[in-house]
Amino acid sequence: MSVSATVNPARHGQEEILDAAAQCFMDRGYAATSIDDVARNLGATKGRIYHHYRSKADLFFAVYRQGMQMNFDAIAPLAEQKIGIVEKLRAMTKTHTLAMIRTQPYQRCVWEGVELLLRGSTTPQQRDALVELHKMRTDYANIFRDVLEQAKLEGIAHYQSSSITLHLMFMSLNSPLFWFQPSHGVDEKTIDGIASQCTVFALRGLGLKEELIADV
Amino acid sequence: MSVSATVNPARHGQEEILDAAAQCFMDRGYAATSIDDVARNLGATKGRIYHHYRSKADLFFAVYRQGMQMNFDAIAPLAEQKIGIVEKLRAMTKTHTLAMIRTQPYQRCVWEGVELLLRGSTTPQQRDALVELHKMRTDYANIFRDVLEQAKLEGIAHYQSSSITLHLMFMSLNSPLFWFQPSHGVDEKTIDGIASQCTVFALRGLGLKEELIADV
DNA sequence: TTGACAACATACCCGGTAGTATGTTCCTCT
DNA sequence: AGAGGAACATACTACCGGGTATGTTGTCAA
Repeated sequence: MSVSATVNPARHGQEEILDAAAQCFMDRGYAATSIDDVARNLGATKGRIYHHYRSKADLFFAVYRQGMQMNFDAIAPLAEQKIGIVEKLRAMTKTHTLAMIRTQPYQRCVWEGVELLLRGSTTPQQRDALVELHKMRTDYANIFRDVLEQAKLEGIAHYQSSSITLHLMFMSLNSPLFWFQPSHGVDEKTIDGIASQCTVFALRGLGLKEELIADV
Repeated sequence: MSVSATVNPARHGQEEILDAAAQCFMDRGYAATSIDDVARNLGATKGRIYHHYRSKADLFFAVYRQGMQMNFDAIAPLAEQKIGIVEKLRAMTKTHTLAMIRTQPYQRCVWEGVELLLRGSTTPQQRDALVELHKMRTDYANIFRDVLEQAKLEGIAHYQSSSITLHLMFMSLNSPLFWFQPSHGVDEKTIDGIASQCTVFALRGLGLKEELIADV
């Protein structure tokens, strides 16, 4: 009791920091974001952030991890469901895209995290952390890869390279990350419409027949 | 004569700098790239760069502009051709994707330039330059937009929002920018195969019938 | 009551980087 | 020949930002 009572506010404090950090990292990018920026965004000072995270990189990695966790939480229940492969593919792609829109700042950090790994300019320790996080991302992508290959086996999807197609699919589904700017009065209907168009585009790209796409 | 004889080597020097800068900006991103990095990549020092460009931002903008110029040069002849809308769409998308792969470092700078504009963290003068460059990019995109809308009118393409669809199409065609790493022995056949898969994915996404896509 | 610790804020250090000011070399034109 | 300038290199400054060391306040347990 005393534990959860003390841990919960702490958790709340942490998440508040993560939210602010994700927002700043999205707004200016990792390199161009200073810890003071994040602190200002919080109405606090460096002290608060460095009390919870050992370095700027650590903070960034925490945002990355949180973003991936959100994705797993959204997709896992669908992936386990015993339903037709087409329905599963539609549900997963649409859900993923909605998650991208709803947790945009975190997902932008995931994106930049992947890029940070590709460009190798980090310390060995940071690299280790990034590699582990990247494994999370790969595991997540592989959930989709399995479904894709199953769909190909069943003659529903048509493509050459699994890797390239996976990239293409995610690029389409993730694209709102880069051009969608939530204005003040952004209602659920609009968001659903955007996610729908992205999903339709991706499913078509995968070679699904039009009648299998209709109502996403 | 004396003019071209003196200007040409100068131009050569400039392009060498642009190449190195584009490479560095791609490798580490704009903010994380120092002028010294670019100079080291050139086997030179800051002096050489600041002799030709007034600031880091100026250098970056020059790369951006050069990248867009390459795109226009590749697409313009196709856009003016009097051919069927399907053939035009196929030729333009494929050519664009090939350009992305072949001028990758420059195009990554174009991409980051767009992001730099969206996140507003620049001085007013830099912002003016970015806005002008962004107009170049918009003009370029509008060439495709016209073809897209024509294709929709003719019942060849099917989509809701022009803007969103344009984003989706470019995300697919541009995607090699982010996952393609040219290894030492990268032959033309491989590159063409990659561009082909991206183009097919995009054209399908636009709702083109399968028989109109076959041989891209 | 008090002391111990969490959760911050404040003040400071120091390395890296954009930009500048000043050489140095070579080339060209007269 | 030599004067002038283009094309760099060298040396320096000023500042920003990551990280740390230390102070302050509230809270809870004994």
